[in-house]
Amino acid sequence: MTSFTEENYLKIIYKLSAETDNEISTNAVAELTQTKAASVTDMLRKLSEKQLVSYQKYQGVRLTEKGEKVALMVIRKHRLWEVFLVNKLGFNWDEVHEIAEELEHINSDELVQRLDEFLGFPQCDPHGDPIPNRHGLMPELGYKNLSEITVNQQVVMMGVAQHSTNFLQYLAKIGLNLGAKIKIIEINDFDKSLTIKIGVKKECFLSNEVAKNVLVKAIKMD
Amino acid sequence: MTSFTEENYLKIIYKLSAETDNEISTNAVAELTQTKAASVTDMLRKLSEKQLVSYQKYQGVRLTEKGEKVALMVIRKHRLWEVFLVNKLGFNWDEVHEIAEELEHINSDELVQRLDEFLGFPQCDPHGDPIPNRHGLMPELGYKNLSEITVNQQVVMMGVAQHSTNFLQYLAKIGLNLGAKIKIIEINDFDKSLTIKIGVKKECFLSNEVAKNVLVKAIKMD
DNA sequence: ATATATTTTTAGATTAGTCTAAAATTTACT
DNA sequence: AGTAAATTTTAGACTAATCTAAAAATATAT
Ligand SMILES: [Mn+2]
Ligand SMILES: [Mn+2]
Ligand SMILES: [Mn+2]
Ligand SMILES: [Mn+2]
Repeated sequence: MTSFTEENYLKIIYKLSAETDNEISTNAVAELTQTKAASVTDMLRKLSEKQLVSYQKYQGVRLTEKGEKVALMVIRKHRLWEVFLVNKLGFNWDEVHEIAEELEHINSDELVQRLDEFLGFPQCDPHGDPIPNRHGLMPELGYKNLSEITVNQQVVMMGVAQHSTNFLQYLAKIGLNLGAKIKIIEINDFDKSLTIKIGVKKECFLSNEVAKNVLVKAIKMD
Repeated sequence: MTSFTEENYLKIIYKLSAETDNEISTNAVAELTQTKAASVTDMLRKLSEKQLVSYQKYQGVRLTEKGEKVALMVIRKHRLWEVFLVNKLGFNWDEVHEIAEELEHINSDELVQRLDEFLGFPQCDPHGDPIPNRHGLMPELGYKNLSEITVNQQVVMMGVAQHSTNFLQYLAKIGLNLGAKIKIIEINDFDKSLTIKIGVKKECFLSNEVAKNVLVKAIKMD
């Protein structure tokens, strides 16, 4: 069995692994777990003994297949609970992360399976993140960052690549909600900032920093 | 803040207190927490420092008002989650206790409030146990034990006073489900065992031990 | 009332997870 | 290559929750 704490470490190593092909450093893990490097070293040795990570001292860490499976199941639970909180209990999408952070450690395969069914087998969570299926397979949603879209293309907002309350509330303020239709009016060459049109009414200015964190889907022109 | 473990101790002391007006013994707590008396002593000193119980060594323990409030909120969460698992996810009533045992420690007033609303503010859980309201008030449901009912009285099964899987499956086997109409045909003077009629069809024999753990409501004759 | 049995507490140890400070290793920079 | 800086690991300590074994207190039974 994996403890609450071990699961959080595995999840964080998984997230860091998505951004690179290299081994993950002790310090990177320490930053996300909000602990000190010394604590991380202890835990990595422990996870290594349990065959959940491959780790040699001073050489960084990598998930084993077994460890990745555990991480994916925790992420699956996290995202399913987020869907529950937003779709069934009416929470706002910027209020659910902390609660899901606790719920993700509840231990019952039967529960997860039934919850998934109750929610209608959703493909992604309220932030647009894909939900691994019961086998740990992450669905390919094919979303792009708004920063990769070219001028005049029409897209629909599908999610975010960052979950901070700050960011989510900023999006709410400028009226950029899930499902919003977006058209790129102009791209500023110098700083890659954008002028976009949201729906039919609003024009709006976006920094590249924001655009990189907005996930969109191209509208099919058929 | 109260930890997972502290909450379990408080809940157990609450349950034991319901059966007596006296102080609760260290051993009684140890039995239900599945720990040793020495561990209980340590925890009681700690809970006492936090003003959650009143405790003097060798004299047993009692919840303070503050401790009772915490216990009631844990019980509230436990029972609400049980309702969710049965009514929304389709679990059987004998499958939900262990899962609720974990869910009851999730920490968010907002979550509990919204869950309560989502479930339609239920008065009792799938076992017929009353659900404390947000102020910690336990609704008076006025259910009686089947063992207290007199011959020829008509009653409806509303719950159970015991949650063991064994017991619940036995009830299922003899067809004694929530909402079943029961009529007492005969009471055996010697061992207080009962012959009852369930619904219109079945006659059935019940030991006093079973009858004591079946909760019923008298049918209004109007 | 005294001796015996039971219950409860203390003393000392263990495990998981964390910390600080110091030592070891790796990386980066002349 | 040689030194300085940064990273990582070890050593030793702490807290929460638990245990066993021994001591202390309470309850029970002659
Ligand atoms: Mn977590
Ligand atoms: Mn999410
Ligand atoms: Mn519990
Ligand atoms: Mn119950």
